[in-house]
Amino acid sequence: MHGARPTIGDVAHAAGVSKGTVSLAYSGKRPVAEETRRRIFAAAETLRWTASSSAQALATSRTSTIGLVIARRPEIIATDTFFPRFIAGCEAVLAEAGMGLMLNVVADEDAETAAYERFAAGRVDGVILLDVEQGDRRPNLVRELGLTAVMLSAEPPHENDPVGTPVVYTEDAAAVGELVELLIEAGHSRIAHVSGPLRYVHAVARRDAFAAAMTRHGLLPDRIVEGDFTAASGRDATAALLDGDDRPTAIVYANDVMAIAGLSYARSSGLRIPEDLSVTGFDDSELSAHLSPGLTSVSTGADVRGAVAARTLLAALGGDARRSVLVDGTVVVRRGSIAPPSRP
Amino acid sequence: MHGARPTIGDVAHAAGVSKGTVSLAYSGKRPVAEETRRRIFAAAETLRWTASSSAQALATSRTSTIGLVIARRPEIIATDTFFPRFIAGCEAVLAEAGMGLMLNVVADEDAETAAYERFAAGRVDGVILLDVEQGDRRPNLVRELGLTAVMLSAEPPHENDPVGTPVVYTEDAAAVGELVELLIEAGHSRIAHVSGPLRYVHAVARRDAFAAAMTRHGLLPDRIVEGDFTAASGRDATAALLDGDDRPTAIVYANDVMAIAGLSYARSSGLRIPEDLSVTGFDDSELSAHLSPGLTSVSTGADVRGAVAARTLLAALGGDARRSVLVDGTVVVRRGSIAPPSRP
DNA sequence: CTGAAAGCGCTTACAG
DNA sequence: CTGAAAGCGCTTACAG
Repeated sequence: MHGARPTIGDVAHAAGVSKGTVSLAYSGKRPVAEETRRRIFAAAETLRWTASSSAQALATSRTSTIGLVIARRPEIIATDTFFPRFIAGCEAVLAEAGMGLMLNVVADEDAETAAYERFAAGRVDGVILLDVEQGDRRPNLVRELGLTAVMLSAEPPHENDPVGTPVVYTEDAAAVGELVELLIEAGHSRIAHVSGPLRYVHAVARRDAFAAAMTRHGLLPDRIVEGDFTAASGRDATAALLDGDDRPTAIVYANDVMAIAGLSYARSSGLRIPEDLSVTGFDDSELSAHLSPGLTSVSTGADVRGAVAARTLLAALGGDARRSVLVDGTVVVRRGSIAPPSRP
Repeated sequence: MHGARPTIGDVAHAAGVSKGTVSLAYSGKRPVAEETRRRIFAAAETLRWTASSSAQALATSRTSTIGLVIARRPEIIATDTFFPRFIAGCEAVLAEAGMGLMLNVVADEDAETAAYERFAAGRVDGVILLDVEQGDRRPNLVRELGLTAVMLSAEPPHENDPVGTPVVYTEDAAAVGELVELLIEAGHSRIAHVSGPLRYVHAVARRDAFAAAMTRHGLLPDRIVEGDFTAASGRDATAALLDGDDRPTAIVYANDVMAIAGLSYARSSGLRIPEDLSVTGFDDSELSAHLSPGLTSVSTGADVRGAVAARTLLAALGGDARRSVLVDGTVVVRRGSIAPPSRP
């Protein structure tokens, strides 16, 4: 039954045409008589033929696949709901375009470099760069390797960003500002922030937005602690924040998991949520929506970002490279985790 | 700078040998004089040559990549921490073997079929089948397509399972039994179960194990409600369970997310955890470990399963197909979410 | 609108 | 131990 897959030659033979014509009938790169194309399609169907990707790749030097390397520790990948949603979003547009997605999760920088090198050895046409850092080395790395790339960001591109790599970005700053706004309106002034790892541009963007919003209202942004997106760090940061006697009445977390762990810790140490402590998350995970009370969070449209990133990369591969594209899906989702402070 | 990647011909020329010898020096399929191989490697290094995957794939009819299609709704993929950990585990062994991982997330059965067909068109050598269902159609589908496969399960293979597809399995039953045991020892008798979608073999395995353990202790397993692994279903199932007046004093959930949502709901309706309601999860997510109190759960070693599944598939591709392999990493992790019932 | 042929960059019998 | 050549299954100028 399996074994000997049919080749384009078999189809050509069965349809009584040349291999070139079969190819053309499928690619549509040049007209084929209607009657001929029907015969070809019929033959292909009965033989159950589909073109071999490797042969196509070799002939066209296009692999029809794009690559994604994820360079976070496994606990974090598992904990952060961003990746799977982002990937699902990518897939939706890739599948439609007949493209594949090659994934690589790596533990350190050497493995990361190796991954891009493998990608460049004819495995993928382009890559999406996630978790961009200040002065990130990857745009240059992948350019040298001859890979087309797009990168994700949480803010518009700077002038000194490497040119040539389109940036797909959200504007997280406005949403974080709105969160702080909401808290201040409710009567809070001692508001803390638990950030993500500050080597990431997106974590810095959110922290800076937090600080800016506080300052704008004459408040000192002096309660900031750096987390790493894990539940463990959320709990520890919360413990540290709640330890002093001038403790915050509200905490803005850089993701939902840290917020949930923090909220749970606060509760177990006797605080009521939201009466004694208001909290907000970021990323709007499914769990947050179904907690009681629900967690006020920021929906960043991870799947939409995946879709836009994929579309932008496909466009770049097609020669249509734009400088940057804004994904306009960042919106604050209000739920029950904010209340006026009990002891303002 | 980029453009014209060097070919094996360039290396051969630079090293003063034939292309065949370069190939052999790298594959080691036949001896090459030490001095010759040194020249070849040196030439390859200065030219920065690595073999083109597409050319290799065409010549050997091996793609050196394996495929994974995930057929769950995006919210569930995002919510369940199993997938990312499983994938990370796969990657660790694949990277070492120089293999790639091609991912596909699909929305319905047609898209799933299409995904396997694309895979079979020379994109991957083999696939790992997840979320196996009763009488699953995929083992036959992929066999017809000529793909080597392994499938994951939560119990040993049955006699009437399709032969030829190696099964990589855990024994979830024992762990679920132990959970029920723990609860009974603590004094519970009104114990409920919130299962996963019962079309999955693993969900049925866990539910049956729950029922068996209850029966073993002379208790009626009559409080079972089917969830779908989302937080929403965990909350709803919990609400239904807690609604009656003969409500359970303990709930065994089929995953952590449902447990966390359920626990949150119970708390908000006035119950103390664990005093008024004991709960257990499944899968041991990072969040569960850092909640307060921590959630008693079952660690199933998702990453280890990924690694074993990948290794088993590589072996099968190498012609070494075994019937089944047990992954022996399922262990109950006790945390603070179990206590004696307050009103036994 | 269609065919014959070269070429993509490897691997692998076949000779020596 | 090494070389020359065929072949993997496509695509794409080049002719007609």
